Amino acid sequence: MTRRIPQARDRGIPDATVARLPLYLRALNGLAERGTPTVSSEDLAAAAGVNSAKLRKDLSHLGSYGTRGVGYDVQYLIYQISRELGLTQDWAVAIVGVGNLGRALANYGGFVSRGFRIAGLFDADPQMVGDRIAGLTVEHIDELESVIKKRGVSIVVIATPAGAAQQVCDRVIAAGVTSILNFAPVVLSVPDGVDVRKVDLSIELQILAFHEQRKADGVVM
Amino acid sequence: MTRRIPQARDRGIPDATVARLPLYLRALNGLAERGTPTVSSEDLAAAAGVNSAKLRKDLSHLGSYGTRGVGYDVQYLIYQISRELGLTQDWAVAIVGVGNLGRALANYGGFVSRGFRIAGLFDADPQMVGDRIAGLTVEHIDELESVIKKRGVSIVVIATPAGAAQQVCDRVIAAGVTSILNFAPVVLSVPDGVDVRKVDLSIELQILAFHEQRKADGVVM
DNA sequence: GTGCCTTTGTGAAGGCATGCACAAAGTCGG
DNA sequence: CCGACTTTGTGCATGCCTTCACAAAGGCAC
Repeated sequence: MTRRIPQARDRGIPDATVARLPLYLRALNGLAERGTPTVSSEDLAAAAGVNSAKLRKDLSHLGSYGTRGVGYDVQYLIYQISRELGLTQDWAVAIVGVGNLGRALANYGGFVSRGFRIAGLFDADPQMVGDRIAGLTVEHIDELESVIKKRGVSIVVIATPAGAAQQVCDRVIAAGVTSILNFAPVVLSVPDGVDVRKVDLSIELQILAFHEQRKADGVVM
Repeated sequence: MTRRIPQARDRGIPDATVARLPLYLRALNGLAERGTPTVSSEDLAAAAGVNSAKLRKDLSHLGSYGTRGVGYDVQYLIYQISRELGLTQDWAVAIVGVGNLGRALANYGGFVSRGFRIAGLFDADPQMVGDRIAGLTVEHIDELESVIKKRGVSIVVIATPAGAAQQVCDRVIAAGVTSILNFAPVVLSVPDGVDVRKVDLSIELQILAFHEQRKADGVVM
């Protein structure tokens, strides 16, 4: 039943490379829209905002898909990167917590754009349940486990208040989910084998403030 | 303009460390709320989800604020990290683009919580102008430069559609802003001396999809 | 004051990522 | 068919980050 035998190179893709592949993919899609047939590593790197040697090394982890003297075929590279990232299949995503952020995420076009389909919206507040957002009806958190299993949800976005995040996390893991995108400002503790990615708006601002302060200190006086 | 030369004043705090300081700060605030007077590197590291040696090395970049045999004074360490991050002063933040995401950001409590004050909301759509969000009135994008200067805005959050982001970026930089938090799915090009941090929701999902796919492939069937 | 116990701060080693520089490989005009 | 040119793929050196392991430092009991 194995659809694809994992090659040695599959296991070896560095995290830093994986994190950049979506960037390349976006740049490639821009080129494809303009009808560009091929692109050099130099040009693609510029479009993605990285060093061209880094881009070539990143792509070399996927295979040897370039043509020396010419560059990379845009459509073919889009396909290869999409396949590597798993975007050729359909991913069912559930969003837990439909406050301001959850609603914004549900309406965010970038989610649906490639392979990601929002399969459920949940909230603990009975006032929210039944609301229609982005074409879906908000369901009560009690339905979480049954909906995850019924609709084959494999990725869960947590957009709840901090206090509820760990509990939601535990429940979705118990229901079989192993990929979580966490917007709540807490460190989630999860067992091995579960991937958590965190987006923390206030941390980003604090990092900016540090550099801003340093600029001010260095210039003045 | 040399940004990476360690000096006596600039203690050369590594970027990786800076990125974790807000994490420690959050963990410390949790401890402070529970009245904990001191904490060991072991416990604080566990609360922040990092290795304890890493935490000690991170904190050692700020100075020698621990007491051997005891640990760190929670309140004192909160103060020192806050000061280092520049959170003891008030930062005026403007949000450009009040679509779903911009509105959610404006209402997000985490922004205001520490030193960050939303000083302006902007949109290009005349329909939006005049709306009141989170206690502020949405202003037209034409006012951008004058408001930035008048209210001393030093950090700008870009939450516009992709197509408008670079133009907004250029304008705020021309108005003197050197710190930008970008939510638009584009690579912003900026001159030296300007810091851009990027939050990209769809990229995070794609990274999760990659790992999720690999987990599925790896299972022996 | 003394000795034991805890915990910090850091030297050193190992691993990973980055970017340079170039040989190999392929295209294209004639 | 050939030679000049372009661009990839990668060996290598460098530097940053992480982690281990431990000596030094301080508190505490008596």
